[in-house]
Amino acid sequence: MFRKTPITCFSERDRGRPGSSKRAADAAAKLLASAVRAGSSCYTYAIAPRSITSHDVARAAGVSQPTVSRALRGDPRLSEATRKRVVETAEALQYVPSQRGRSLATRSSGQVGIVVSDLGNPFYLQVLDELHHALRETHLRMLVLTPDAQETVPFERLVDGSLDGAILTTTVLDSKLPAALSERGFPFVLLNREIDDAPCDVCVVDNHAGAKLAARELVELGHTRIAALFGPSTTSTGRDREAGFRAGLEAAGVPLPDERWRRAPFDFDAGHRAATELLGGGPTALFCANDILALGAFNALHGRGIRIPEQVSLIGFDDVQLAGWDVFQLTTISQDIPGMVSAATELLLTRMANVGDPLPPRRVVLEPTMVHRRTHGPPPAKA
Amino acid sequence: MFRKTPITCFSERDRGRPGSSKRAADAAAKLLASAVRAGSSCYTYAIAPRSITSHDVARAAGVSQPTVSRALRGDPRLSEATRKRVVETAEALQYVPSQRGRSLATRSSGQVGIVVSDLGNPFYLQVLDELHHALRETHLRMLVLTPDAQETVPFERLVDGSLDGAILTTTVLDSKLPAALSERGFPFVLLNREIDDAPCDVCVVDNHAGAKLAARELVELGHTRIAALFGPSTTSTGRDREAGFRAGLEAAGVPLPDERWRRAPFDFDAGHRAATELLGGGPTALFCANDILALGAFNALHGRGIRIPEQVSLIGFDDVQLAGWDVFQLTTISQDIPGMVSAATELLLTRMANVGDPLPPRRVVLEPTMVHRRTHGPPPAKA
DNA sequence: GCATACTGTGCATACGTATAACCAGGCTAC
DNA sequence: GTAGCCTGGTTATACGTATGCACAGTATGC
Repeated sequence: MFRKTPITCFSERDRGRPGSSKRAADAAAKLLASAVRAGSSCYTYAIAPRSITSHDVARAAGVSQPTVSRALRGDPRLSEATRKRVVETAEALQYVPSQRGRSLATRSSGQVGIVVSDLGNPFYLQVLDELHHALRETHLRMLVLTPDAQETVPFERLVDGSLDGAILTTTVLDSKLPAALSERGFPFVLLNREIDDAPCDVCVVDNHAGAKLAARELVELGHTRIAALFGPSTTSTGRDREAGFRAGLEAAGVPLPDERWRRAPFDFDAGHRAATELLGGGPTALFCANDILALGAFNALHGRGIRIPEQVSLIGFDDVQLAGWDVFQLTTISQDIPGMVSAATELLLTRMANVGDPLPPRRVVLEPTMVHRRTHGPPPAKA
Repeated sequence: MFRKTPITCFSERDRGRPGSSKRAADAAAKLLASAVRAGSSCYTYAIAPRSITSHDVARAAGVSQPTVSRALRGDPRLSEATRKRVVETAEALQYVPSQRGRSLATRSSGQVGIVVSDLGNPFYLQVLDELHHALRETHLRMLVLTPDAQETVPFERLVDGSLDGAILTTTVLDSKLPAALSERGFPFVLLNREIDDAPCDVCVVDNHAGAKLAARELVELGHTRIAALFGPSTTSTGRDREAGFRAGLEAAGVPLPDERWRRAPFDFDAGHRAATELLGGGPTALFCANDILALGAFNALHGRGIRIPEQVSLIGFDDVQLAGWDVFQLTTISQDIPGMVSAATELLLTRMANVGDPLPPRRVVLEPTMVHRRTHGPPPAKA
């Protein structure tokens, strides 16, 4: 698809080497300047219009290339006069330092990756948004990485040098990625989901405790016919929330027979479908392992004319923004998303700042809280 | 609040450069940490541990470095035996080619940027998701760029060589960015929003026509007291949808007095607030310039116990996924998001493949369609 | 048997920036 | 006056990959 072109289209550019003709260089620079200005393409076989480099600025300002670099990076050893002259020249030429060259020289790219497999879940959108805010002050850019056709995030894409670090959000329990990254010394943090025996930094909410909160709330309200829609057992969130909810019911002696629970992928349609099925068990309450499942369920119940919470109580997990909308007012277990992201960011930055040093793994576990809204209440009297 | 569980660490790999003192590394790390914290722009990186390079592979396989490069890139001129040996050696060493080195040599990064200022709008989430799918086959990566504290996307971030091209989604009408990018010959496409006299590729929906559809529908249903919540006049979507809607009303002779229209930013809260205000005018129908505004309005009306569409009809614009949920069933003007994104992607890829060539600007305009759901109907009889 | 073509590989170098090392010149200290 | 020290730069080089080109070795043609 892309045209392959010899890259030596400008091999004759002899930028100020000793013995080279200064006049030729000047002519080339002038030619280039006008070409760039006009947006014309006088180099018909160039893959890209040659851009202004620090060498061009150096020549125009009458200094050496390293001086340009130092001036623009604020090296205090330069005289004010030189710095000013260089900066002005750079602006006049509309010079923008090449991130490519800088990356190679500094061995860092100024980019961090965030691995998300499920862009359809508003939870991760909020994570992206928060992360973006957290990174704003650090001059780091955010590269969103999503799995390829094989549903995996290629190891190579993370460690090929285009990233200084990464946040992994949708890791599955049996993923080999964290181990491989650790072994290579690549800075990363697991966010939201974790894996067992992870030799790496982790930032999660206490999913077990959170789900237990939900179970206790429903039991205390007097529900005995409780249904549950759990997430995939291949994820820590799915597994731990299920375990916590079951533990909460068990502690109260409330059963969870097979016809009253399901496991489903964490998405709207799955919640919609599974909720419809679970209604067969005649539950008075439904716990969903995350908000997007709960919203799917909410819509399914709404579509069937079932009133919430009068006929069925509904509790979710995550507290995405949607949960607080008037039409939903979803009772849910709240994760402090901004806090989680900022903790993860701090973990990541620390690890990036200590690349190569054997820092012990850190594990941050946030406490979830229950947000009482309007989708839960006592079971209907007749039940 | 934070429970920290130290787990044993096993990062004993000290393949630092020989003789380089650990103290120096510590100092660098500390410097970085404070620099990152302070947001300083000078010396903000740590030296990463040296990784395996093509030179290492070459030495191990008994060939030259260029041969490694050719072997791994599938150059047909190499003998099969050599190719196989190099590939096996590379795998054994867990070699991953450096994207940094490759970028510099090829003058391309394999990354495209998508500029989004409003990650809170599900519309752009869908755009991101679609774009990711569209890029999946191209081996291009997606870099999400959001405005900085000054609410602008720095020109430098786009043209510093870390991107091969970009898609601009939230461009404002008076933005100087497109002109600057065009002048520099940087490949990019405007998506969703455009600017006047743009000397660049554009992919938009016919906003004027779409809004006119909505106006006509309401008029034909018999509404005469129609309210409208428009978007910012600094955006083409805001301006054109407003003009289209006004034109539609005017054609039918239906007035739009000042107390029945507002302009608001394209977000949920603004829709929520403005809808409440507009109710004062006693409208029987409300048009919102996008779905997120409409959903804000929907929730506001729902919160005040106003029935939709029995008391007030509601029409949005965009047709985000949420609009189709059971609880909303929002009547809206549909943009074909996948089609739009794939058209934009095609425009961008074409331009990237012809960098430096003076291709004429192309403009793709998609036709919007009206999606009849359940938030609109005839005005209440008593009105 | 010699010119020619072809095949496979190495060599040299380019990409653009950052930084270590060095150096000229003016100044101070004694 | 000379050793030492700042000041303000320069030169040389590294970062890792891709590719033009040279070249050795082999096959081909006549």
